[in-house]
Amino acid sequence: MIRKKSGHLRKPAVAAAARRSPCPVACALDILGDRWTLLVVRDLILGHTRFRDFIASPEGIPTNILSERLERLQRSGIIEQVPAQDGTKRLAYGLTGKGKALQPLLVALRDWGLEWEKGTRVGISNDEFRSSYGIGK
Amino acid sequence: MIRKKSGHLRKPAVAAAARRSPCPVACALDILGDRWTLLVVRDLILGHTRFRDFIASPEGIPTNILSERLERLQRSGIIEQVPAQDGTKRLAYGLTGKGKALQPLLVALRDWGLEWEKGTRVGISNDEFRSSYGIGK
DNA sequence: TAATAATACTTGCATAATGCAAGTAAAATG
DNA sequence: CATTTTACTTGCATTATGCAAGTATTATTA
Repeated sequence: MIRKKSGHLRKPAVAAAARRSPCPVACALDILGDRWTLLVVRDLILGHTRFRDFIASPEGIPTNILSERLERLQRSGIIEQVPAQDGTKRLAYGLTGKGKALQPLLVALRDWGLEWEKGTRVGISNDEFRSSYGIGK
Repeated sequence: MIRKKSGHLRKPAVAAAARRSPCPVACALDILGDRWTLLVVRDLILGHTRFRDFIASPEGIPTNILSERLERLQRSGIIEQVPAQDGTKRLAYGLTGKGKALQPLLVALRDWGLEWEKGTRVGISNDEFRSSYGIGK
């Protein structure tokens, strides 16, 4: 809903006309700027695709939050729902081109976190992490 | 406050013991994961230092939010308060080394936004933007 | 020197988002 | 066919957001 004061939005806008700013950083944050969204993208980059996979990550995302974030990421064209690859009728999620383009952002976040947040570590080696991100091919 | 379920935090943790995850991305998002914090860092990178400067950015950040974010960024060691450089008794803000290390993240956000959020643009040329970021020196 | 303006916040409050816990429904499994 | 698993939805208490107005200090102007 657009509020009275220019630029103030309660729901992140998609259309340019409803944007709080012409700045690409601000517009990116309207989609990505919360504690959970980029973690869902991280898990997809790491190869996880199923609702149960996201829940199993160490942060313990609440299921109503996960559901809401998956819905928003789909509406933003960053992920898509696809048939699960295990022969069942279940659905899985995948990154679109727009979503895969978030890799440099995740790498920068991870690198900053490793350097400046003591005690943090990735679950896999840096080489494996980079390999799964398609870096250094 | 640490909640009952493991990993659920209402206030972003600083100490490792209170983290929701060992993942550097998750820990970085505990500090940076909202719509306003990285915009404050953007403005500092662009050379703005004063409270009135942040307010003047196109997004129109509410003053209570700005105040709160500046306080949190200081507590996280990302920015510091310094005397204003205009000979008055007013104070200004500056990035620490930890804060300056966020440049690659801002560049990745901006580049993603420019590519995938149609109609967004930076206020200055890419060369000027990169120059002010110290990239390509 | 006093009045006015600018700056840097704080406060009150309504609304929205978050997140816990429990629940539901469909699909899968044994 | 019964049970389990998976993918959500719902209710509600708490927290965060953000508008508008206000306060206090500092700077500027007349």
